[in-house]
Amino acid sequence: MKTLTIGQVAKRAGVNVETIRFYEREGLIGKPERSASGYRQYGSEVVRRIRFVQRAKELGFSLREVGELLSLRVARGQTCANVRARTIGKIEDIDRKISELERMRAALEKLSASCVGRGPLSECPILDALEEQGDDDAEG
Amino acid sequence: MKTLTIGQVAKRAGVNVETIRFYEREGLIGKPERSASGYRQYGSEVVRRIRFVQRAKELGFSLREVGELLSLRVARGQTCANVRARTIGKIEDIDRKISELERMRAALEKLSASCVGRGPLSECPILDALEEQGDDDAEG
DNA sequence: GTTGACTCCGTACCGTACTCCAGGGTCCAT
DNA sequence: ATGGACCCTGGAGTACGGTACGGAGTCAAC
Repeated sequence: MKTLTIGQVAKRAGVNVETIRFYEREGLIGKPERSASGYRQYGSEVVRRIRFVQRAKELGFSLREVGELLSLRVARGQTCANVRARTIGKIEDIDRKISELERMRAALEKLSASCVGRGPLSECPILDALEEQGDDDAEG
Repeated sequence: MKTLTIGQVAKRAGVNVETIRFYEREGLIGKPERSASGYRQYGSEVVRRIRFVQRAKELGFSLREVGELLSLRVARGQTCANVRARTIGKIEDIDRKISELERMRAALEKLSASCVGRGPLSECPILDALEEQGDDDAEG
């Protein structure tokens, strides 16, 4: 099967060549086979993997967390139950993120609706909607 | 009305005092009134504002973007239409994030369901679900 | 067989977002 | 009036996630 050079992978994944080497050092992608002359030889899955890393990053996961997500996969000496438990934990993290984004979205929606597109500002009253995320403070 | 010291704000918002000063320098929170001796005097709104910054960060917004979100508020010399347009842009950003999180969630859900909690791994087949996020590559 | 685009490695540097420190002043309870 | 917990400023240091660079080897085409 045909392999890709690091430059081809970089182009397809939309990242810098250096980023790929960096991810390799960080263990986010595996060490690829090497050609006789030492060139890295990638299969095309790595492109998806790198894109996944990029997307997850934009969703507020650190590279460490991305690594954890990616490790919810084959791993010798890991029980399925274990993987399942960790997976469920991650689902909960994701649900939290989703619901915060939905609150933010609702606040912006309200802002945009109330402020129907004309007149100078300061009459747009929903400005604090963004901060109205309904948590109360812990008294010190 | 009663004001808060920087330390009290930090405690309530769950951040470091230095972080508050940093956010002030970066323009994410306004410069507060000062006491005769130069102490910062905060109203309690700033606590929510700081918490908002923290939440938004965890959702993958940079401080710059958080600043943009927070500036979808009163601003002299800004039309409502302008604010509205920017708000709609932000809503689209949020929608993208939500749908990516939902895809991720679905993949994990599938993983956790297929792998019903027993046996060693490698029989869990959904491992690549995480990477199956259905985009195709741009040929170079 | 030379050119130019690519690859290798290691190390140094960068921007972001804090975090800590020194050296000093303030507040207030005792 | 003194101690300890707070506050001030300015600047240095840290962790993370890359990015750039130098010096060398490789590959394909001409």
